[in-house]
Amino acid sequence: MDTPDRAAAAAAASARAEDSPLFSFIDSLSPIEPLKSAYSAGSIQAYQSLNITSISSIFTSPHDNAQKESKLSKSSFAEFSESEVCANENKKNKPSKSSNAVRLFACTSALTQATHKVTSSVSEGTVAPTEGSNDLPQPGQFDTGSPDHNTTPCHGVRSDLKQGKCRKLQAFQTAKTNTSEKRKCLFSTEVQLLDGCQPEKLNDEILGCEWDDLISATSGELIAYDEDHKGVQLAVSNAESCGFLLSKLTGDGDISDRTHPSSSTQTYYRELLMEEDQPENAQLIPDGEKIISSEEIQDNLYEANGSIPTGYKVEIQQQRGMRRRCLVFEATGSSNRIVQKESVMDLSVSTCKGKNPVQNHSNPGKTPSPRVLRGIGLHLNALALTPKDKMVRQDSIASSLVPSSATQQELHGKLLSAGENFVHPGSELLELQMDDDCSAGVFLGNDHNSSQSNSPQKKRRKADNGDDGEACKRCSCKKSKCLKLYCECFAAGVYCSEPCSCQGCLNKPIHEEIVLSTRKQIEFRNPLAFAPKVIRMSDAGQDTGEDPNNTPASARHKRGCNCKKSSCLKKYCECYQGGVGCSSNCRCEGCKNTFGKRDAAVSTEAEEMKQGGEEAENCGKEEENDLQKANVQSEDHPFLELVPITPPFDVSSSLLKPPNFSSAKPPRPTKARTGNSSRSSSKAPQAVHSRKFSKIADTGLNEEMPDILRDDASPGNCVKTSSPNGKRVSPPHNALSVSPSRKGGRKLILKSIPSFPSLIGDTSSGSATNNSESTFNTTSPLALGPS
DNA sequence: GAGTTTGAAACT
DNA sequence: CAGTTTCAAACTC
Repeated sequence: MDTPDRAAAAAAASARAEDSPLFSFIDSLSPIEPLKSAYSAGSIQAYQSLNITSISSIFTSPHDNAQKESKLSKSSFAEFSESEVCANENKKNKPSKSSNAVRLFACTSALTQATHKVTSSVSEGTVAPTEGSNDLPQPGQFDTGSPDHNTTPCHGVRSDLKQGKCRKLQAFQTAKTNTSEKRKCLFSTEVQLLDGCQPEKLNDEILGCEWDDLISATSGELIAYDEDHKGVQLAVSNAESCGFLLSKLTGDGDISDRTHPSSSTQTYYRELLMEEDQPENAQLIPDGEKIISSEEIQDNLYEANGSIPTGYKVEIQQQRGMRRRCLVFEATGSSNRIVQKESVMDLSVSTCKGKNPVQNHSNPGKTPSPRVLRGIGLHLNALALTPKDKMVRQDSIASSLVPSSATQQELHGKLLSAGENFVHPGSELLELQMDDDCSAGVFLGNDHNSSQSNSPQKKRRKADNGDDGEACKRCSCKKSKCLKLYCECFAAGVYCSEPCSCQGCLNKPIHEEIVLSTRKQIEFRNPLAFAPKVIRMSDAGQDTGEDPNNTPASARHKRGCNCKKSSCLKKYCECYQGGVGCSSNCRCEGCKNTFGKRDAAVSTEAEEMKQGGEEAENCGKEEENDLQKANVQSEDHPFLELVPITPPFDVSSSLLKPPNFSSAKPPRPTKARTGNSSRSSSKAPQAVHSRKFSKIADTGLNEEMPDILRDDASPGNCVKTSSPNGKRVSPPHNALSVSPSRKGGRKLILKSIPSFPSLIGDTSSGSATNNSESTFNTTSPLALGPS
């Protein structure tokens, strides 16, 4: 009897309790919302399950999560966004913990703030993210999760797109619900910021521009950055979840997104905006709100919306703009901001295009660069290897990363957790990412990778050849998980990236801790494990062996090779590979090393060893390696003198100068054998440069160079070299990289790079507690170095 | 592209 | 520390 009454009462009570207000609100909303909420909830769950990172991040910030879930489940994102956005604008600062949605909005707020600030410095962008938007970092992590850096970019894009979709959905729902107020709130922020002038335009333009930027950024810097930071995971997961939902709702395909994200996408979008946008705009907005059209175009690309009413589209676009802004902001604050300004001014898509190029330049074809950057993160060596462009990017990135240590730590924690999660095979996302990462992003990579070569071997060979590859070789590890010296990437202190064909790769930003810990172990076992095997000054002819004169051979193999059958005439021989002559350290049999036979080397080495030892002591352990190398070089000197070094001076000098490398050790000690063994040893790297220069000088090109070199060689160098980063590595690389001939040097240099030192230093100084930091630092230093 | 060779790295 | 195994690059076909 009572039961029915109770049941009814309970039902009523529950209904009331749940949300008299909320419930009514929901009712007011179109039926779709329930779906939406359902999706959101479902998506969240699924997404959590799927995306480890996101989960981790969520967990990291329980508050946020709780908020998110509650908010999401309860109300549409619109509400949430409203409150958040408004609050953000007012407060501007929000805890990094904010939920995904919060983050997204926070991003928008940050963007708006950025617009106010006008300054486009990347640092700001980075800072903002730390406060309110961790979005950037997260995606990166995710991406990192994906073995292939390439994939990461894709992920980033996806996330963005997805987020955009999500927002669209939200907007769409909101529109249906007629929650104009909410919209206003969301947009109001933008409008206020922008001047309230045709927010749509702004959004559109911004979006368009940002989109381009995003794309570029995603392909390049952003993604890398994100990965490095590791914060983004949540955002990504959210984005994906949203995207998933959206895809279901709209039935659109992510494919478009994926396809376009590639470098070409920017242009593609631009074109689309130019052409397609207008017509759509005309429909949507009679006035020349072409900007909107651009968004639509994007929408079309992403979603192929036809389902969404124009009105809705407009709103959606705005929201997208929000996201995009975030992304853009993150990616490149300056460009974005500029774009915004322009857009505010009056901008047409064209303007956006014009500006985008800047970012585009960085990104465009260089999906690989991001990878490099990531790799760099780990080691200075990577930086050294990386081209100048990369260097710069890194710097910017680094700066961005630097901003909030706290956030980094958090990120770290997230990463760690994420990494663990990642390992878990549970989520599809993970698998995909993993695949991408390890296997060269077959999946995502298609777009990004397509441009680049796909076959790892080819890549590797290319790298070997020296063209691009110098910077990084690509491994194809199968069993080592890229956590052993077998892995060239790992040995070089670089994260595995697209070109790698490795399997089960753990040498990724996501697994940064693992990588670092493994490294430490290896270093503990063998302090010189990551030290440059060979100090290479000039690679010139090594492989080619074309010009004996060019043989760089300045450096010698530290450990020495143990060749028996190769007679030190093949790449099997590290000495030969490094383009250096065999030294007394070598235990090779039948040495025929064209760069210098062991017998000859032995005597000199002994001397140099002594000298080197002294210098090493002076300069530091790290330098020891260099010293040895220097010693080796001394032996080589004859060659050097004989052979003019081709590498252009300017280039080398410029390379050397780069901030990161400033102190970098010059890989090759120029020291003349005669001379100052001690000096040479300390400065080996510089010596190398000096050598080349000296050679050049000898040739008559520069007289000054020698002096400079000498100066470099001077103790001052030692001090510099002592610098944790072991810049020495980078400089040489630069020089080397510049010179086409030098192939072998690359790897060697990388290895030699003291990046490890930094790590070691970190570890030593930072102990376990700082592991995350240390890792970060290590990474950051590379990037940070410039800062 | 698959298989072999080679020597370093890792392991015992 | 030496010997053995494992591994991935280098090389060959």
